[in-house]
Amino acid sequence: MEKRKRSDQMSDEIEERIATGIYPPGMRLDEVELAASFGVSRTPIREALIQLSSSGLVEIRPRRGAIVADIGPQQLWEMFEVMAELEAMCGRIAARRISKEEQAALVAAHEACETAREQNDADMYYRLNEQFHHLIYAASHNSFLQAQAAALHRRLKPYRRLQLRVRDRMNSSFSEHAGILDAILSEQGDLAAERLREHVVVQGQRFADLVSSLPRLNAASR
Amino acid sequence: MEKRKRSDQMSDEIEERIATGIYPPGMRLDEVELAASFGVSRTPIREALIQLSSSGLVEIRPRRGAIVADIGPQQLWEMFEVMAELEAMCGRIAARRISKEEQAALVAAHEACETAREQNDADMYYRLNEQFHHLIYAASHNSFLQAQAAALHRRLKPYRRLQLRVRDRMNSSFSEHAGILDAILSEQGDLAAERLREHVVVQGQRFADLVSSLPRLNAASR
DNA sequence: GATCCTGAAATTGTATGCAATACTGACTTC
DNA sequence: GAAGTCAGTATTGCATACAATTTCAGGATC
Repeated sequence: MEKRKRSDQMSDEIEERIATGIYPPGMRLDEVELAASFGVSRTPIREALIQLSSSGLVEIRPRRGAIVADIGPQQLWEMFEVMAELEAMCGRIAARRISKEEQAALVAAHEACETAREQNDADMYYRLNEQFHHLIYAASHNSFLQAQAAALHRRLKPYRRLQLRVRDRMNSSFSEHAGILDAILSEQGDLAAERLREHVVVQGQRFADLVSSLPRLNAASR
Repeated sequence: MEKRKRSDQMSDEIEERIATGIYPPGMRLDEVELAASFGVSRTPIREALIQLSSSGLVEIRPRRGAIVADIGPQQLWEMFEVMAELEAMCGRIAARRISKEEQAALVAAHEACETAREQNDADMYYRLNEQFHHLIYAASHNSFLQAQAAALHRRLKPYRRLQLRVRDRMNSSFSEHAGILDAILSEQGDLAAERLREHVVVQGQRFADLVSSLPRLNAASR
């Protein structure tokens, strides 16, 4: 029945809490406290923290405990720069390799986004936007690239959350999606890449600006 | 004095043994055996395996133990496709941002490669080649990109090892390096990107071919 | 001979105990 | 009053013990 191990469940749960801001960047993650709250021993918690540390969501400072990764605007921008390139790559390849079924799915996802936009439902748009992008990753037919893009996407989630409802972002995002979709469907790989890169860079710029205007939790964590 | 934890040392050591082929792809990694051979308990070994699993070098199948990742030619090619893009990105940005000091270091590394080539020292060339590429990563001045490129480079190490001495590879590699260096120094980012991409893709093609001609250890590991 | 039990042995996953290091805060010294 | 010192406490890192699951050998059945 249940095949996964507890440490993996703990990892997912902690990641979820980081992504949703329950555990905000800079927060200390106490092993005993977490263990108690999840009703398990420290071992699976430790293993989960190690996993999250490898994926970058958590920072483990030897003998000094773990904290939720708190990255500055500089590194955030660097990560978006890479994200933009990965997505551009996905788009360029996807334009060549996408199947009819995947085209249909992508169009459907885009139209679903339109619905969310019309209803001005930011949460829904957020989820559907995610789906749209993941479909492009998958359409690259490079499972490793897909995994890398998805991993970095997840890594950036705690920060995306911050500007879910920036004014008018949905509209501009949606029209950018239209351009991207068009380029992919017409097999213009380089154009799709360029538009995706721009789409992500714009987001990244916004996020980095936002974060730099925010106070950091653990300013003196060295 | 010693600030690192044992599990990190174990991780490094096991990674090294994987990279050098002491633990070949597909090999089973028994926790008690490893613990005994390193003179530690299972705990740090398990933590090390989890880390290596996150970076992809090791595959942990729940309740069924860990094995050295054994990827097929298909995924190997996918990984090189991504590696090519990451390196291209490094090169494109590096051409814009490289400092005078970094230019000098890169030229020096290239010249060192030339020496190794003249002496036909494949091992030395291998190391210096690595250094050359890492200098380009660093010159991108995007520490996250640098880390990602380095991580994937490491991930591919066990396979690079396989064709260290392919006939005449040193010469063609070296002349490709010359073209890359030239493009970077003359600030032609797109050209540098294109040449780096090609440089890596050629390698990837060779590796994938080589691996596909090799017998796999754990062909029936499902 | 192949397939299906079945139970012991082996191996992983989790909990707990102990040792080593880092943190805290009162006290001392200047 | 600020900085340094030195116990005492808290927390992490590692070892060990136990539980849960898988693996595998040896028969039984067809």
